[in-house]
Amino acid sequence: MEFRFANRGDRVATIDDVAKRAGVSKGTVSSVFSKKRPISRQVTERVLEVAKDLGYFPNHVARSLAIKKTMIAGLKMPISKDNTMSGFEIQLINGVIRECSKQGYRVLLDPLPEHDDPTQFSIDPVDGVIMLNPRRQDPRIVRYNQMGIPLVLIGRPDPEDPTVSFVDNDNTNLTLQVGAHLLENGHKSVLFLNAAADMTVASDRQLGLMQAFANSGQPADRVHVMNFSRKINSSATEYGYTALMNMYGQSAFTAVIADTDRVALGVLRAARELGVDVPGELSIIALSNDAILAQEVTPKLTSVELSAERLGAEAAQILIRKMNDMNIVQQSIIETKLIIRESCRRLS
Amino acid sequence: MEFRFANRGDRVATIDDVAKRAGVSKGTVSSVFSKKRPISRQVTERVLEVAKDLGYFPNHVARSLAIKKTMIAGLKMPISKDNTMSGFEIQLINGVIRECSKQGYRVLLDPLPEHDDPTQFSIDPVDGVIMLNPRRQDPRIVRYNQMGIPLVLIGRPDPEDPTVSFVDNDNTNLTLQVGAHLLENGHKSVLFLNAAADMTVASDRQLGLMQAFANSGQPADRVHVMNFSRKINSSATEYGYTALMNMYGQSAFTAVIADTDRVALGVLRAARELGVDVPGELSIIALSNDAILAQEVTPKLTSVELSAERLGAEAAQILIRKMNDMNIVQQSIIETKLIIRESCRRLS
DNA sequence: CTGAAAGCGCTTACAG
DNA sequence: CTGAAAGCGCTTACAG
Repeated sequence: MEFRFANRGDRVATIDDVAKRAGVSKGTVSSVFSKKRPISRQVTERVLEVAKDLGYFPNHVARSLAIKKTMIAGLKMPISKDNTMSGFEIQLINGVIRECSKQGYRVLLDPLPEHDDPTQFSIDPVDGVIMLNPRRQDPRIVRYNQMGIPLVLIGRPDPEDPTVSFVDNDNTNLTLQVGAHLLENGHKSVLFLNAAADMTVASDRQLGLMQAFANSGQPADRVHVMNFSRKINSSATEYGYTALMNMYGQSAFTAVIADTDRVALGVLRAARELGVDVPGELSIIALSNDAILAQEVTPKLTSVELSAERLGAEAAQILIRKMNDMNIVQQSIIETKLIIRESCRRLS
Repeated sequence: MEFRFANRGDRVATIDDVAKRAGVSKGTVSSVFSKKRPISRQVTERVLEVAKDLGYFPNHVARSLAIKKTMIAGLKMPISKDNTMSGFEIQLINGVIRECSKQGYRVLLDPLPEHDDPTQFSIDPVDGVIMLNPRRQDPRIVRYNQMGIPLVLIGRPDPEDPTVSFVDNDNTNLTLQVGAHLLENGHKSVLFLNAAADMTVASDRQLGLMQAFANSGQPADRVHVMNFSRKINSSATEYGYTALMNMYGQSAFTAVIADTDRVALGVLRAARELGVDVPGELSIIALSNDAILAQEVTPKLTSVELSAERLGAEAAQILIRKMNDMNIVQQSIIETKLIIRESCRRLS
């Protein structure tokens, strides 16, 4: 009688209900679903039929507790209030999801802010986690270690630590090359619209660019660096727009390096309004996160491909390996590539 | 002795370890962390200290099993092989995440394909689910019902069902208005680059557009409809590009309705290559999913704002309500708005 | 304010 | 091929 209501939502059927109704043990029902041990044809059919009748589906949580595995990978990613996931983040997530689902893992997004109260420390039901934008001396790294949860960073740990796994671009080398390219093309002064100052990528990239100028004997003050600010700038495009509006004519740069394609879009708009021809009078190079976008604007953007998707996929692969063997440590650098299109031209 | 190794990853500390070491019961430790019943200051401190020593963190899975709640909302979203999450999907996810995390819920992405084998039906450890792009007669709807899991659709159920909750744009009305706008501006023939044919939005939108033409007494063959095809088209932009390349000159349309901004980008590029002036010779209206992008291209796109983020947020709100009271049913329509910019002009 | 014990819904040696 | 029972790590009436 009780069963009659099981699929009306009053009470969800459990393995016990199925076992009793089918006249077998719970272990047998379990085996029918998990296929971990062979069950006779007849019993299998009876169990499946009863299960269907009762609307029974195995409880994932109970199963996870028993086998001590959730088959879920956590993606720790702060969500900005201003709603904008960057193209970079999106591609990255895409890479993570693709790789995880290939291996049967689901992905849990946890954007919840970190809490200091230890009794509030958010523990996710995951077998491992991928963490974006680790902070300096990030306390979470040791915490995950204590919890026995495999961890892979996207972005390098600061300070360096040979025991933590991560994937990253070679950000210093990236801007070193961009800088070299600009210098080779006669640009001796550049405006760098960099990422937010508290990100490790921002300092790495600034370093590389300065290096390039130093290498070619240029004075350091030829590089004008600005940083995105969540407080001041309402969006990436607005950042690019405002920056060029304020700086053009103030400093004598002939090229702009934009942190993302969207920043570059803002720069382009400002240039249009100022009547500045790109790339005739001003060159632009974007540190790209959106390959399609870069090719569809006019002029097409010369940009650096960061391969966000590969970063995500690689992080997921390492994590999956690590979930099978906690002792694995792997640190990967994903190549970047400068793609010449139309927005950057030799200074004549 | 055993404890000495607890934070070395050999074995993770449990509530039992803490209870024994602190000389209290498990119930007490539980209460210290959950704060569900008052525990004396001294005991609380001792427990917390021992917990810290042992590197103890409550096990989320065990807790979920006991309280029969995971505080996780599932987002059922097929991931396309070609890696492209559309701007629409991204904003939608953003809305879902924002609203869920406000209420302390995490979000589980489940892009795993549906399996027919009942023993393989993927059950997620979630308290409720938001499902994108429900199919016709979607069997999952009754399945979630059987499992006693609250469900909210994004997109309308087909056939209509007053017992299922969903949020959607009014897609028919949307294209009705776009059509009316074009007709008012003298466009008597239009190329509609619609979404994939198997999506309910595609049929709804086609309906609305035909309606608009019918209302103004135009023959139906003035509307040329194409559908995106995952097999043929490699990307949204490529779809727009190829479509215009193939159709321009073949049929006598003076306006294009593009399914997304990215499709519109492709159309713009094709127009450029064909030497067709937009909006001088050809008007374009995008069913927008990326407000920023629409404003940054040249000419700025006249587009329909779909408010993907609001769709996501609204779905999440309904789901959260529903998780507290299974009996709640709510069906919401999110307004769309035609935003006039530069890419569509009156035919002279 | 605290403890002992049953219960959440599974899995898995062990035994046959 | 199948069953009985212990165990996964929590929570929560119930009793004091």
